[in-house]
Amino acid sequence: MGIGDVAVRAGVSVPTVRYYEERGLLSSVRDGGNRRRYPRSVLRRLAFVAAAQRVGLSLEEIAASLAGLPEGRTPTRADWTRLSRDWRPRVEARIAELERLRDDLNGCIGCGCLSLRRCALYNPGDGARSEGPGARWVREARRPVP
Amino acid sequence: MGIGDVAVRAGVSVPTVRYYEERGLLSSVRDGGNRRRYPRSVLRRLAFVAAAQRVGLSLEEIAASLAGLPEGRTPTRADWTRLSRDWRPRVEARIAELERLRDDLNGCIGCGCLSLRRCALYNPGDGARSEGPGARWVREARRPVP
DNA sequence: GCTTGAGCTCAAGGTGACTTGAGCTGGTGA
DNA sequence: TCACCAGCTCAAGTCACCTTGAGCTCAAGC
Repeated sequence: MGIGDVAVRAGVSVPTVRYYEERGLLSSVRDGGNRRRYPRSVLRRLAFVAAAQRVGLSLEEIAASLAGLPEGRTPTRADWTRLSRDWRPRVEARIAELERLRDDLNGCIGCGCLSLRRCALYNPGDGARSEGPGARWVREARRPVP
Repeated sequence: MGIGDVAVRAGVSVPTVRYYEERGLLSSVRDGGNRRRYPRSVLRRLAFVAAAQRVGLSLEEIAASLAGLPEGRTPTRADWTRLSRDWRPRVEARIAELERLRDDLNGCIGCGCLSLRRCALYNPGDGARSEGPGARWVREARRPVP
């Protein structure tokens, strides 16, 4: 497929596809006129990238994850199955984290957050506050992942 | 409290506290030596900011959310209760989204993603792919409010 | 009274994830 | 043949979210 087709079908811009390739998330071969040609499997890679971003992974981590896929040949069912399986714990972890947050909020509704020391929101159980500055939830997704 | 205390206790850097104030997430009064002084309730605001970031909100949205809190007085139980309540649907939505993704991944493990057309990961049900380029999961978290 | 260190302001720098623009090329239909 | 459009490269710009640095002030401890 040409880069234009890929972009349209994956719902991203053409420069984004090039950018992803530059970042090592995708690879292509060139045709006679030096244009990029992608295998159809690039669409699944892009779907995976989009999904991974939704969970909060950085492109670098996504690239690392995708590096598990075969270089030369088109990924097989087994390749994707493995990737999906490796990946599920991260999603589960994110869900668990958010459920904790939701429960904390429920707790806040009950307690009105009058007690600084006891409030779950104020004193989250995950120790995020001690991990230094920054967009913590993203960072966390990235470490153990984001 | 002084800015240094606030930073340490909230687990962010001093410049970050100033930055947040500049962005309207926090407010302070100055003492004789022009130094910022914060009420204790700033800690809860910062906890809220951290939590909101974990759900994917931008600082601007968080500021908007926090704008619901009283200007002059220390927020009461009722103020925080209202905020928590307004906020829960967003967390729930994020959870639902991730659960959908998790189920899609489970589907992929089963199907091995052999069918491009039927694969849930490849053809997510939420229409995110048509929303244009970008960090979609974040954008989504920001749009409808989730 | 002098140093030390927390704070202040303002400007610039950095990162991640892209987008935009300029200038060039190559294949295709009229 | 010619126009045109898709692509190409490389450089720069953008946006959010901070961090770093320079140069200055103030107040508290020795």
